[in-house]
Amino acid sequence: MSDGPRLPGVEQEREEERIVLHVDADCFYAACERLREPKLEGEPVVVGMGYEPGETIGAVATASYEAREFGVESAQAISTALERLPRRAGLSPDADDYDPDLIREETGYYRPVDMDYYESIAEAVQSILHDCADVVREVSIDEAYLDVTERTAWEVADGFARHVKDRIRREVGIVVSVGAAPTMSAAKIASDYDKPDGLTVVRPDELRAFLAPLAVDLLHGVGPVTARELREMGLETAGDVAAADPEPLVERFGERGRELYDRARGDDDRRVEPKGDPKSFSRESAFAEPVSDPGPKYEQIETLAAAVADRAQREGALYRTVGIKAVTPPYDVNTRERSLPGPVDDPDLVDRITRELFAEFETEPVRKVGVRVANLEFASADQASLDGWGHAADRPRTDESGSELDEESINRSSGQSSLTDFR
DNA sequence: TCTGGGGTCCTAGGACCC
DNA sequence: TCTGGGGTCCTAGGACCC
Repeated sequence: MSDGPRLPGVEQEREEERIVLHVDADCFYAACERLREPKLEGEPVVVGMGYEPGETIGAVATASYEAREFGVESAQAISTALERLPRRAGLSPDADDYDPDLIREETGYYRPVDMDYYESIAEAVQSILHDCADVVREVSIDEAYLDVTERTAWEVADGFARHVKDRIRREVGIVVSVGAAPTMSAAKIASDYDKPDGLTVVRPDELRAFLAPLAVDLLHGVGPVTARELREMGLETAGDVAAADPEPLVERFGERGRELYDRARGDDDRRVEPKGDPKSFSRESAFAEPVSDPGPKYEQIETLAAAVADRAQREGALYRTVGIKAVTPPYDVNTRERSLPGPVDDPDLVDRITRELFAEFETEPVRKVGVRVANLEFASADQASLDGWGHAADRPRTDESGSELDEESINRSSGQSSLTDFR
């Protein structure tokens, strides 16, 4: 690789070129539903979160391409989706929602999210990915980066990517889009480039030219807010950003500005690394409409607190911070959190702290509540338990860690005295 | 776009310490 | 006592991603 002059501090890290694949399943949830219900093939399919069959609440998690034709989009309210694409009427004339007047071609299938099932499909895909690469980073249930530098070469990278795609389709029945590039950020953009069923290879010498014409909001980390501000600065494309003076970007966006500039120029020295331990666990749930009555809100908080504590316990995690979220109309997100002097695994404590934190919103109208634990520590004598080999029994018990916490220090940290009563 | 759920990372101010 | 500078932790909020 390049043997040019090196900055003193940079040492050998002028890394040799990597070959990174980004693999992204197309409409993953909808594809899973088709897997177990083949009649959905070729039909508009909408998978809804917080959605129950027959209801109109919840939001679109995934819409198949056929459904998108009708204007159904991800994150849309189910009620809106239903206006644009009515539910396929009952299959039999005696079904509740049977409507002979609905034209089949203008209706779609609605299904609730079934995470357990999708996980099982994702595992099958992931095992193929691990088979095809030395390092795999799973970003989400349907997306992963692969470092395949040792498995292929640029001259044959498209064949290699094709092989990965074909295996997943043949062995699992899922269609993925693949991008290959010398950096993670470019591979990500490449996989998106010609979805669905895409395959885009960006060789090192093509990188800058590939990025240049892309709209700024295609860059990872640029959402609606940043895109607007960039346009206000006269920067429409990645090429504009790459050619710009980085100083104003850094001034305006801080560290992110520098990153933005680098990514737009194809500079990204992040290596593909396996995902580490999670940083937080949370659960939240929305009410059908804003609730003022304290009863249902506390009830919901209690349920969520128990679920979060249980999750932490199952995953062998201790937490040192407990927090709540209350979304008040029109859509104000309020968060409150409290840190403890030391890590605990104590569902009762989570319950009490969340109630205390929520008291502030007791009588306010609230449309959504959430519970979160953070500052996680994993009982990790064997950090080799990356793959879920951790033994729940080895986890420090509440009693042990709890006994180290004298009440005074808890009260000090919480700024409250009422906690004493609970311990 | 009037709004679901589970995450990550960054920023900024204040407390506190030396 | 009107007052330095640096570091770390905590909390709240915001942008973003899937």
